[in-house]
Amino acid sequence: MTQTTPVTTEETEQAPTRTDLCAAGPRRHPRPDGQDRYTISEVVAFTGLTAHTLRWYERIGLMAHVDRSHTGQRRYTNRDLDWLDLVGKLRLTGMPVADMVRYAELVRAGENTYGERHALLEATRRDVLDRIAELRDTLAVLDRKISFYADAGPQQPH
Amino acid sequence: MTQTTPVTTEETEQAPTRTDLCAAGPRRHPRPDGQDRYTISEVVAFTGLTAHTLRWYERIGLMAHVDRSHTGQRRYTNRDLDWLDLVGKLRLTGMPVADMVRYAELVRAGENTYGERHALLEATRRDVLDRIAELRDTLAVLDRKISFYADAGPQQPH
DNA sequence: TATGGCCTTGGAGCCCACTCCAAGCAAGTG
DNA sequence: CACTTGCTTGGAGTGGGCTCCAAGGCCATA
Repeated sequence: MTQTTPVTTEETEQAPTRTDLCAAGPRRHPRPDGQDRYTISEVVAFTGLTAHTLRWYERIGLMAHVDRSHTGQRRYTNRDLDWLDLVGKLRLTGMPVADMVRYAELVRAGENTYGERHALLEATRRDVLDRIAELRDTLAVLDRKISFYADAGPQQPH
Repeated sequence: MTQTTPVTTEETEQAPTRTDLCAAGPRRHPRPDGQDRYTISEVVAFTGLTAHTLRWYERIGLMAHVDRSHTGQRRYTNRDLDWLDLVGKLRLTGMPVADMVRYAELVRAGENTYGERHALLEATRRDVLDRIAELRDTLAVLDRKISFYADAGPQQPH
């Protein structure tokens, strides 16, 4: 427990109070900007990912290099948390990790990749719509079978 | 192509015209009951699965043993096609193959497993509902980001 | 001073769902 | 007859996404 709140005891250089308008949603950060230097175990607690996975994400380039403390330990920021949030959502869509890495590279590459990023998100959006339609279809089949089992079990072949 | 239509030239014993009321849906079979002895490559064409996968499904017990011709080749029935249809749907839900095998075993075990099958389908139904909700959530995030990229690209941090 | 907790790294290992391979058989065609 | 096509089998290989391991550093409390 010695390192769970090392935040204000270290080099905390009060970042330029960047208003992060990416979210625009109801999600709030555990700590305000400026105090956002989370240890890996804190991020584990917030995201539900394992420390292994977090380190692996960084290794494969799915996250930009995470800042380190003077002893070399990772210190995640609110921005990193936002990114992990997005990654979690994309993962739910079934997007392969390689594609997410591609998107991460585009983000790191800077402004001239807006078009490509937009296209990638549009494509993903279409995939999500398709998957929702598939699942609805499946739901219909499931409902049909369930009511067969409830009403007339013995006639059901499968 | 020599073996693509071996159906009526073989032992076709005109099955007892079982009305398959599992489907109750709009899906029609390629051939009527009684002429339903499809080769593996026909099933590949109908289902989009590979022959490898079809044989693998049988090996692991995800399909009951498929009937064979006198030379040992597989001959699938309309009922097998129905089952593969269901498996395809369940696969879309993300259900692990092991769970599908479990369901297949219950089906083979007979009438006294109705309760368990019903429960399994209900649980799957809940999973599907959850996944749809997750995807809707993701869709909202995606839409937000997409409109950011369209309207105010340069302010988008990710 | 030593014990324990949390962290670091590169690389190996694991599980799942296929996917492919080698060797071989049966049937039809030139 | 040789050759091709379509199928058979058990077992090995592949790719994705983690998951774990060994060896070691830092630091606080007993």
